[in-house]
Amino acid sequence: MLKFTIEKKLDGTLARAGVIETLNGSIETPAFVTVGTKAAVKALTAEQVRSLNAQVVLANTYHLYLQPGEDIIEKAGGFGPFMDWHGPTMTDSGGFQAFSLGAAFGSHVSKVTRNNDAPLEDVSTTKGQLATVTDEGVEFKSHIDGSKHLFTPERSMEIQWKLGADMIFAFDECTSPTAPYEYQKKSLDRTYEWALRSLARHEELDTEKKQSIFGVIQGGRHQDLREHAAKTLGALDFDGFGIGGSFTKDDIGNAVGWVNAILPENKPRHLLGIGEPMDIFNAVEAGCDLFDCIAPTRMGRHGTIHTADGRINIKNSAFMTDFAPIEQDCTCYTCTHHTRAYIAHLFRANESAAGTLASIHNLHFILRLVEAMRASILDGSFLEHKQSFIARYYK
RNA sequence: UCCCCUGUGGCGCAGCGGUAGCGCAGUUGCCUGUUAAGCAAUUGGUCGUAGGUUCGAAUCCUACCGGGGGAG
Repeated sequence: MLKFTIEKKLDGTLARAGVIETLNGSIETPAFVTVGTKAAVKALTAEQVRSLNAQVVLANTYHLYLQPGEDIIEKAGGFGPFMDWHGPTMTDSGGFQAFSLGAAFGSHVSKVTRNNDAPLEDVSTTKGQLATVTDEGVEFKSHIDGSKHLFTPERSMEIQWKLGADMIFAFDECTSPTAPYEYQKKSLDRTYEWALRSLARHEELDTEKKQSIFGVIQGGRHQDLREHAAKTLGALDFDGFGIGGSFTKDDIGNAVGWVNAILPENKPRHLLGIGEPMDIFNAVEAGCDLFDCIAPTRMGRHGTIHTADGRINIKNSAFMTDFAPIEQDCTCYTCTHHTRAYIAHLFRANESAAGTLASIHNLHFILRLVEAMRASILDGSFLEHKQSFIARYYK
């Protein structure tokens, strides 16, 4: 059950502001989705996530299936109540793990490539990866104990049904940016078949239509594949769409634009796993409504912190004697209570509060940034806002 | 007083005849649907001091200095 209302469209772009209504509350879009992979936002309590005015939390099917198992989550009433999060929720399908535990495992390949000249050879056949993909599904070796598990589209739907999120994703294959065109094409057909199977199984499970299901658009960085996926999946009875897979850093906006120009306008579009300021601006401009990303929390735990003047590494020696807040005018808990020197000390002393305080600030930064994008769509100043933010952040 | 062990970059250690490495710390960078409080790169020493043996010594010998232990 999901209702999506567009409040305002920005002339000359695909950007729009709207509201998604779920059984657990509404989401004002564009919105950043906070990631709580294992029914926990790393380093934070649910109360802290609430304090940040996060609107929606996303957990992962693969992780919760392995631990503690979907039956326990179901008994808890879903992963939201289990972790004391009572707002809107989403689960990812486990499809990303086909990539992260497959082709990308043990390598330095990430879903966003730096430039167009990146090597295109398939590097997926090396180094003991934990996932292999077939037409049937994805076979995983648990990263926890090495045991074998098969995920099919049907299985993913069954698990996600028990995890109980408001919005779920069809099972897809996230391809590597290093995969050749031919592989991307073949994979895209498979992801389409999996979308049909996901839809069919979900329909059987969710007879009262409590849960919304999003289809996932793949196609790598190839315009023809992206457009083909948008046409074919866009014609199916999904409640919304995820845009997944690999991109070129310079071209996320374009790739997303190809897709969003085709997808039905009245359904929400979620850009999967993207969370850097520039990327979000480009994606919003190109018509995306939702974004989830681990970047704010992971980078925070690793000492990289967002400021309006760009990223800083709080572990740098210069901050040891800097008794100003991370950002003078920031209203987050971290900035209103602590100095750069203190946070730098916590990192050096290996105190877990370091990751907590840094995560709070980074999440606050990104959540407020996307809120500001929404406000600027509503008042028509989006492009100017984007321009001035980027000029300062990336100077 | 005698005997034994020991002295290598900030700390903890390896090397035991052919011109020094490792871990941690330090410094810096990376991180985009979390295998990630992670990963990568990198700055520091001439091997307690002074002699000697040797073509060549951190590595062998002697003395001294510092640390630890034992016997009286």
